[in-house]
Amino acid sequence: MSEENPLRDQILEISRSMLFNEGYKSLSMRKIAKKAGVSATSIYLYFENKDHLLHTLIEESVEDLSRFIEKKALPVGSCIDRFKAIIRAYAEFGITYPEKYEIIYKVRSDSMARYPKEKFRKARRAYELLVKTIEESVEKNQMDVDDPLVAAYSIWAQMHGIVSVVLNGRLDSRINREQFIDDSIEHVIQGFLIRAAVT
Amino acid sequence: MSEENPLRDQILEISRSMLFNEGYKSLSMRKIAKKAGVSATSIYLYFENKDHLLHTLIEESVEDLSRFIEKKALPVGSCIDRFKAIIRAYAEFGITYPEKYEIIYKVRSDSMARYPKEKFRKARRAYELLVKTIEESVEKNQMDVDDPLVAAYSIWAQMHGIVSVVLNGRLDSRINREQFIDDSIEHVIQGFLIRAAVT
DNA sequence: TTAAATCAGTTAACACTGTTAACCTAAATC
DNA sequence: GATTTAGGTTAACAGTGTTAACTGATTTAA
Repeated sequence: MSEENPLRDQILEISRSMLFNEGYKSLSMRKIAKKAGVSATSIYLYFENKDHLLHTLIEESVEDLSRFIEKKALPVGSCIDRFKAIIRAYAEFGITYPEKYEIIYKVRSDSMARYPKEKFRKARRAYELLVKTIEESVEKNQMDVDDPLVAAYSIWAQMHGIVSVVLNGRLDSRINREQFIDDSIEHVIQGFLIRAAVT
Repeated sequence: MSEENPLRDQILEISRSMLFNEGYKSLSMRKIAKKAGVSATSIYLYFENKDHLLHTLIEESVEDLSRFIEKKALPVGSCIDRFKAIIRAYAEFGITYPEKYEIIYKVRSDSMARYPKEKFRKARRAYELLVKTIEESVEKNQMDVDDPLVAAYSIWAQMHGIVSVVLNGRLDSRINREQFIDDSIEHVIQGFLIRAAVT
């Protein structure tokens, strides 16, 4: 991951912390440079432009998220339990490492529009784990899903919605945070399990 | 809504279209002004600053979304059908009016962090309709929900996740868009309906 | 050993950004 | 007819991303 350069790493770390603490709009190359004790243009020795710097931050966070999910879910034997573990791990990562999670979605880089999928190349591993888990569950008649690919994307989207509402502090003040997360996870899971219709 | 000023309205419209067509980052007061055939500082006669201009755009879009949902769901008699209508209307609005929907979530204004909930004051109507519908369904034993308030928020979050994945073009190329939306809506709904456990 | 090349940074400058202060001018009001 | 107000203007400030040209040290090559 690290290209073996201390200044480059320092720039990334400073950017991460400034993004989280001061927000996206006030992040400037000059401020980063000043904090690193270096001239603004030095950043361009390691990153083509501001966009690429942000993009690097995003990729690192996505990689972290993937690793986190794999660590939590890969060892789980039962496919339904693994399914639940993936979903819970996703939420747990977002809540536990908001400064990393928020970078993935909050940072708006110009290059994003140009190669939007490239961004999630590294999320592929976790995504494919979810697809495979769903396929396995469907085979065992434990899940009610037409297309595992679609289902996996849908779950990912739903979970992102849930986590981001929490992180953005948009939760109704009457609503308890933990209860919201747990309930939501439960409902997302329930939406995919096999069911016997009540008539 | 409109404060009866043609230039003010024109500024809003130009901003909206520039936001959608050229993106958030390239939106500048000077460009807006140039397109309106007026000096940059004239914008400040109608909006305190760039943030307030963006904020106004957001509020208008949120109001539109609320009206859209009410129009589609209010006339529906059966509470379960109304529940489904609200969810479907949300998605339909996002897909049909992406330039309005995206403003709600994509525009990052500095004031957002300061009064994050204020932003959704006007969404309250649609939100409370959802809460009431869920409460009614729970009373009639047609829905499996602990806390309707929490459930409503959860649904809102999940739907946002789904719509934004579609609008951002982050959908896997192998996945059909309409199928994704329909399947996702169905799974979200299923997650809240009453179920008989399969053991 | 010395000359050339590369590395790691610098300064100065350009074209842009949001925003403020001061000014102007035509219309409305007293 | 004088004065206020509405609806703009221009000039300027401080900050932005980025480029080009430069510097000085270190490494490499002859």
